[in-house]
Amino acid sequence: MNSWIQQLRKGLAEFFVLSVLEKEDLHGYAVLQVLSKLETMALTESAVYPLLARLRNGGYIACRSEKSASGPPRRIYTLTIEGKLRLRQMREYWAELGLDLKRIQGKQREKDGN
Amino acid sequence: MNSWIQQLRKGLAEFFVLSVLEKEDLHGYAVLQVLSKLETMALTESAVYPLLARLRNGGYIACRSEKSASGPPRRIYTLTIEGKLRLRQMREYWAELGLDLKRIQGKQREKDGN
DNA sequence: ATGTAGTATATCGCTATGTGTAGTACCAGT
DNA sequence: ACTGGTACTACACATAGCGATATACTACAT
Repeated sequence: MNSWIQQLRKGLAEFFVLSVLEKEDLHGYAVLQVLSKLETMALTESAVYPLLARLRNGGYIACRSEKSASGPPRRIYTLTIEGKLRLRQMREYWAELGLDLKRIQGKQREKDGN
Repeated sequence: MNSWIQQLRKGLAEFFVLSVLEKEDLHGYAVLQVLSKLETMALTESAVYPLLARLRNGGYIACRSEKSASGPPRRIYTLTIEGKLRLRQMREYWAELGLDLKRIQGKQREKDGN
């Protein structure tokens, strides 16, 4: 089960991070804390930071540096136009996925032949 | 986007295959055909067959051989008790995932800064 | 000044898994 | 014999989460 969840997070992590950043501009450590409060998507640093770097390289988020009073400087990330588009596409895919899942679950083993 | 979908399938594939097998006992090739009709989860042979082997090694599905009139003998797979349990756990996790997703999307950026 | 703790980011090796490609084998129709 | 559909297997490759580790800045206690 644990391994399944780990595999499921591949890809889902991106969806969640973009969703979090849509709501609010945040730095990596803050994203980490938001996600760690969720039962289902408690990612670790070694997932979040590389993911943010990938999203940035892909042009889906932009970042600015900001000094912190409580530690080293932060990198605040914001969704770009492309990031918003991507997030919209992800939501569409997600909705389709739910439909397809219901589609194959829908015709449950009935008492008819087939 | 395509790469994202590929990553998303890691883990999701298992969920879909178990769901298909819950509905009906099927052989690998038939599972492949069912999934290939879905927009979102059109897996290839090189994903489905190893996945079935893994699920079988894990004790989540059992298989029996059956002669086919249209080709080589088939391996018909059935969900075991453990498989059904796992599927139930997956559904719970899936539901939780949906809630968590709504949770972080819920407090959307209000109509302030925009 | 040294140590500890929390904040903040980055990197390495490991592992699991979907994909592309190719191969094997069985059957039917031409 | 050839072609095409059925049914399954195997291998190299790329992706990405995870544990462990490293670095560095700040604050506070010893």
